[in-house]
Amino acid sequence: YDIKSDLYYLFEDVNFKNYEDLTIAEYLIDPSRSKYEIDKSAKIYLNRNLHSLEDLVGKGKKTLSLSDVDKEKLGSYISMYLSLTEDLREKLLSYIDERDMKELYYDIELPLVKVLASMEREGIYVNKDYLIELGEEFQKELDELEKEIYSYAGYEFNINSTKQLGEVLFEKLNLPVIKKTKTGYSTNAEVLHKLKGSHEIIEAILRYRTLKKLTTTYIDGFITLISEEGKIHSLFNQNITATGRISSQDPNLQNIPIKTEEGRKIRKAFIPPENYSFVGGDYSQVELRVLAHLSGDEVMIEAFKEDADIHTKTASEVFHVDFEDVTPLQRSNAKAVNFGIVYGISDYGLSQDLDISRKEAKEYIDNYLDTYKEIKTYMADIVETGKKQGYVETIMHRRRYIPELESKNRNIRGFGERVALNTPIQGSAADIIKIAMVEIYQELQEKQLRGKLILQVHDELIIQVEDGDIDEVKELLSNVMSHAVELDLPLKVDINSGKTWYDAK
DNA sequence: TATAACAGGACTCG
DNA sequence: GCACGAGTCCTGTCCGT
Repeated sequence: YDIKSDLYYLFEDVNFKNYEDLTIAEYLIDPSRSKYEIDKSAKIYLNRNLHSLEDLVGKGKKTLSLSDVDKEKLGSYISMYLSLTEDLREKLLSYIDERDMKELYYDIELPLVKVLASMEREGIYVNKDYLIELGEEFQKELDELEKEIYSYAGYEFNINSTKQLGEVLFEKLNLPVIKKTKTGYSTNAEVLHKLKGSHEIIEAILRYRTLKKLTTTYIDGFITLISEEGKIHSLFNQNITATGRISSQDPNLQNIPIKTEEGRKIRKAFIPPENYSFVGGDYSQVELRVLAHLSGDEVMIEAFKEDADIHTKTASEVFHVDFEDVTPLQRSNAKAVNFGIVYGISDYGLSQDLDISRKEAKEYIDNYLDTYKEIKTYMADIVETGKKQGYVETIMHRRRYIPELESKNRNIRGFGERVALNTPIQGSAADIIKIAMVEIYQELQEKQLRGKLILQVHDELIIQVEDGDIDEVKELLSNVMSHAVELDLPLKVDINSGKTWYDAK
């Protein structure tokens, strides 16, 4: 149970070859559970009751140390625990076999435990002085914005409170209410952008929010997590997401800013040790490629084989114009539809994203599905499959149950339908990069290269490598990632390197 | 009355 | 009424000590 936390401390001293982790097995059997604890699992899979450890040691202030627990009681607890674990193992492995998940479990997920433990243990160096300096820059502007906002409002209030901000905007300043939340006025970025022209306070608030987020989450938040060695050791969770992706926490290194130049500067704080560099590889359009493969859509497969810009290509097909004549607006609309398709598109969702009418959105979608006819068929088929089986699968037989498909509530059912479409796409992409991670880890060891995998960001891997081995690692990473699996179309990988995470773009 | 736990809303990423 | 998948920060409220 949760062997990664043990490997984390031990694997330098012990050569772990055979290990098992039932939390992983349980995750594969049902990835939608919120946590995997042995007493719960005993009930679910064996219909047996194991008293939780809490019953033995109590909780809160009165928690006993194990050495103070009655020896007789402790002994019987441990023996029950062990026999139950063995029975549970047998049961879970039979499910894994029945569901054709042996390869996924033994060749991907279990080896990956060690890879993630190694990433967590290695951590990543952070340039604290740089972060502090950047923080001071942001704070200076925040102080000015704060004063500016108070002067527009006419009084001081807590800008971070949506409740108070709502009162200022919609009661004091009488700005038009665009949208409401369950509890009051909506003041999110989408709403604020629509209010931009109506009062100077709006731009100040948008700017304040951006800088506040950068400061609290990515500067102050990180500084407190830096170890004595000057590193940050994030946790990589392997049994959280419903689709098979990994997640990262404390801190989350999978959502470091990149979309604005200002935020992107945070990435300059992440650095390798001396004489080392970062080598990064990222999959280009991996989810759309997976969709092309799963649906077998020849038009889309052909587009990827030509290696044309997929959004421009889509725009030219959907709007019936020559590739060269696609306008930036057409491309950006086509891009939104491509994204939407992967999420399990709805005319409402697309209309919100593009800020167009529902009717227009529907026309875009209809044109799209006329172009990519097999995608249309695939969308209908996968929902049907989900309904019939109760679950959908990825290319490596990762499974997600979708009880929402049976709901009498239209909204819930609609959600289930989008999940049925999105999960095989997002989940198969997760399968692919996990295979690449396991292979990279093994190859770096076998070839005795001075490189270590340190980050994964869903479609991107970052390796920390001694400068002398950069070229070899680039070559290796590119090959391993592009050939992790063989689809009906090529996987494209972009490789970069640099002396900070910012530069390894 | 002070504090902890949790939900909601806002923001970040792929 | 909402796009799919996550995590963190802040506020405001609820609840037990």
